[in-house]
Amino acid sequence: MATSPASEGKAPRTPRGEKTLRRILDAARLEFGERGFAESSVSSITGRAEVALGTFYTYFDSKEALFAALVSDMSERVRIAVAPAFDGATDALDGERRALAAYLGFVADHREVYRIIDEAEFVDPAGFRAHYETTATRIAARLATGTASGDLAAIAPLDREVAAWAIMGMNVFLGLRFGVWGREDGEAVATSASRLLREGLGA
Amino acid sequence: MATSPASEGKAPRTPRGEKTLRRILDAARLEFGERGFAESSVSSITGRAEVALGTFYTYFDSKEALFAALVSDMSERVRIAVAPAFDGATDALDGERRALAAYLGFVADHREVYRIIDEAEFVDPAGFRAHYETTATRIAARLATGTASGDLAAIAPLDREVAAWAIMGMNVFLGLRFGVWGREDGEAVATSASRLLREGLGA
DNA sequence: GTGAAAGTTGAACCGGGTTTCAACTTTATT
DNA sequence: AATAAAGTTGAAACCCGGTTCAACTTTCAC
Repeated sequence: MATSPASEGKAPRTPRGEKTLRRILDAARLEFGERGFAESSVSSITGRAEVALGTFYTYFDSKEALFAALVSDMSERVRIAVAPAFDGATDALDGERRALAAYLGFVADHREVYRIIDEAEFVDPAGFRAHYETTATRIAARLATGTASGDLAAIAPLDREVAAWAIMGMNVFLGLRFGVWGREDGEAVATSASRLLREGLGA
Repeated sequence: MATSPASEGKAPRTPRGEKTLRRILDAARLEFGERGFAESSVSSITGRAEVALGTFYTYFDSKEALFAALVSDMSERVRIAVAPAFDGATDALDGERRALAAYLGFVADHREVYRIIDEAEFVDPAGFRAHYETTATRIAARLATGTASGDLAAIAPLDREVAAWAIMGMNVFLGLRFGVWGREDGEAVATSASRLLREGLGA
């Protein structure tokens, strides 16, 4: 199995090849992010990367394979960008608040990543699903920990999964509205969402 | 302005034309829903609709124009499917619960609609944005009413918008997980999400 | 019933984008 | 230094699907 983002059996074997692969990946991220999958041509990507058209096929089997590699990469980037946010959280919900703030900041700085993951629903459905299922699982695990530590009210298994997907959906849409489309203060948005999550909307 | 889904100046003028237009629209909804925009060809759509290829262009300027017409149509369908759910609600949050349950049922029965709206992010960005902004506005208005009637705690304007987008994102992701991908009991999911919304997750 | 308007047809045009490949250059290995 | 392995190149083969259009059929209006 490929530990490199390149297609099966196409991993670079020298530093030179590695650099070229990275150039293609970077160009593709920007190109897909700006123009979307359909509008991005392999030649526009290799053009941006300043490599020849044919070079592309030394590393990837197809345009779709490149996109799929990117999705898995972007999924990882989001995780890595958000993970440190939990440090220093005062309780489980404070951790979620910090995570959301970090996510909003990341999305504002990297709209391409948001778009690529979204477009994966149609270009790389398996990658898309994997991204959200693992993310939801991670959130659910945090909720379980929070319950165990007494930060959160006890919740049944279905409720936990519902809560995890609800939080994830909330975060993604706030990311769209306040990260991709607008640039309002992420901290304020996260604080607001966090209060909702902690206390609910009931009178 | 087109009151018909057809492109500007291409509205059918006879019952026959209306029927043909409807056949194309129905076929397109299914085709786009099953295969996505890129995989659906105009000829696969006209084939399914059992009309000739050329007929398509009597009603639409392009494949994109058809998709855009569909998006606006689907946006309306969702609204219409969910609207009656509010009848008989005991309070504002109970209304949201019923709305979510109705939405989950609708999505389970019409995955195509969900997919088309999602894909609009890339095929018809303006339609996509319009759909979510008007939906968020509608939710925010309900929250305002709920606050006025004492069902909901008082909330600042930013908080209201954040809450609206949070609820919408929650609903959409629960729709994906429990409507498009799985078929768990929508009522149970809605009840669970509703409790979260009312009481929060705090200990 | 008749002429005009509306609607239908599908072959062919057309452009663009993916992918291949054989010649070539650079880097690694001995 | 010599040979092999890895990497690069871009022209061209190949495919495919969107769009056009002129001939034709059906429906409408009077």
